Amino acid sequence: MTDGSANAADGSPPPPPAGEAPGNGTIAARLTELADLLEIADANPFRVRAYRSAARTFKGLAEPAAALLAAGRPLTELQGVGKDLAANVATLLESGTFPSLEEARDAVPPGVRTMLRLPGLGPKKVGAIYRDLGVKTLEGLEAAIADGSLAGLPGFGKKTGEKVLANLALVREGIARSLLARSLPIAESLADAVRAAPGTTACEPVGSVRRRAESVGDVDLSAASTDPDAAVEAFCTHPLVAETLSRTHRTARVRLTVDPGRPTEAELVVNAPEAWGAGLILGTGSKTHVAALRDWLSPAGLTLTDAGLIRDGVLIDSATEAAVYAAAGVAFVPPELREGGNGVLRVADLEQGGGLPTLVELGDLRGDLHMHTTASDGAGTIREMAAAAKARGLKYIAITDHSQRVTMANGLNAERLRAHWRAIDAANVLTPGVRILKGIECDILEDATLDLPDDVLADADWVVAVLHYGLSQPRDQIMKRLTTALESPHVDCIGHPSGRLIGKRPGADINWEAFLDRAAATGTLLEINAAPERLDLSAEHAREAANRGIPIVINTDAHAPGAVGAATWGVYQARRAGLTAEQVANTRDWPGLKALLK
DNA sequence: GCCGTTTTCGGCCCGACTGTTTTCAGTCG
Repeated sequence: MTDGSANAADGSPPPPPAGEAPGNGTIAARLTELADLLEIADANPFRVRAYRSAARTFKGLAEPAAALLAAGRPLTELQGVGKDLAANVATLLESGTFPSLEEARDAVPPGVRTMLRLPGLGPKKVGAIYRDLGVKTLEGLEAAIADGSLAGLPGFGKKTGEKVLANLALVREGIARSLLARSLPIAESLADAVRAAPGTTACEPVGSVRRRAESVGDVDLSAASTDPDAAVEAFCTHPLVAETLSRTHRTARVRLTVDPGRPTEAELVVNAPEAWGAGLILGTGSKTHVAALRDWLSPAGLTLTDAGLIRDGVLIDSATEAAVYAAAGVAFVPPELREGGNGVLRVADLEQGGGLPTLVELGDLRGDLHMHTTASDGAGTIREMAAAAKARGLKYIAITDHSQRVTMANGLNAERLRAHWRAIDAANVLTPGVRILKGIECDILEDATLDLPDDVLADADWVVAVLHYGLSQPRDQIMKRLTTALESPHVDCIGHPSGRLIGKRPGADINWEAFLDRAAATGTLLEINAAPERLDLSAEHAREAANRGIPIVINTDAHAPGAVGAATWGVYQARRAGLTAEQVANTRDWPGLKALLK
């Protein structure tokens, strides 16, 4: 579900390529950032709410705000956007920021805002930590817990500190790394600049970006060029580069312009075109994978260096990755399977040679079975969502609005849901070419019951059951809740099973062995939720699920027409799990998928 | 800061849970 109070550093869409006006997602992220900063500074709560409300408006806008302005339509037409906000957004579109945001950023140290990522700490508590204790960093917060000063604040106690300490490591990593969805567009933009340099024959993002890891530290690029200096120069003068940290005739390391949630540093290595394949492999990693590959090359007397594949001091063909893998006598390994350390790829997989799976691709998907409309917290109508799906070539969608428990998202009770389904029936007639299924995202309540009665769920085409609340309950209760859902004859799928948010929230304490066994036994499908901050199931759990024969569904959880079918990040996750199209249920047509249900 | 007026201010999405309290503010979704 969306939430206007979400941290702007998380879940916000990728920033636009340099030189383009910020998109609606970026506008929403900036407004939310300002709301957070104002709330920490104890500003008028209704002013805060105004920014959050406007952020929601921009996030759900069908047309880019810049296009509205270009068409001469004032932004004050929009719900919750008055004179001041319209002026701020116009300035943001022109310059990338606006004065009141900069003032608020100056007034609150960056370390203070990062505290919002910690579960249990909201703007009020963070504001108190900053203003009453003068604590500005996570280190300072840790110290304040240790010396008891945090527990001395009104409204704070022992448990607050314990909860902070329990999540500190996760949040630290979340701050040091940025989501793939935030890093990949930046990496591509840098690569485009290098590709345009004279003498460059190829340039690709490498490292964790190319392996499509769920989060990325620094952005790494590899290039091939007959004029390495020109490639390095193009890289260092890119508009996103704030400062060159180091530079040689064929490498450079740079600091990127500051933006919350974005990677901070990038590195380029330029090789000769005849060593391009070797450079790509070394740059892509992972270390574990490269070590495994070297183990296979060394018996043949081959050494993998960034000057190419060498035997007895002589360069062997290493202009392509395929040539290097062929020299090692193993099958080409897709970058997503080179993660190594995560248990997805083992040396044994490499040794099997041609045994690597043909991974699922975005174009294989025929349906999207998790999305919202204006009936709950989505920004599009049923027909708008269906039209968007059709435009992306999908054959079927399930409308899965929230159930009644999710009050803030305007969740549906039985009566409203049945009315919504009648509207879906009507929309189906008006939208040929894409089948709209009557679905629901049904909450699994804290007491291990479902949020809607069986007779209602029985009439749905598709039920995705989820945990939203009480994620920090003890394992026994979490398992009891999941078991209820798995054993319900009406639940087709468990959505975002863990409830984790990458770098922000660990997710529920699940006994995965038992959960996956039960899902397999009951014939319940499991979701890879494609939202960049969720990617839930993880690659490891998706792999384990598929090994048990559980069909995986890749869903977008779209809250606006523009997001329907945008399953890119979920597909990367599935590929890292080694999944084939066969193992992903929504590569089938609807009758084919339906045959997999209980 | 926005909205909608009884046109110049007063009101502004919701409900449950948690941890802190001993009646409730803050957080979460």
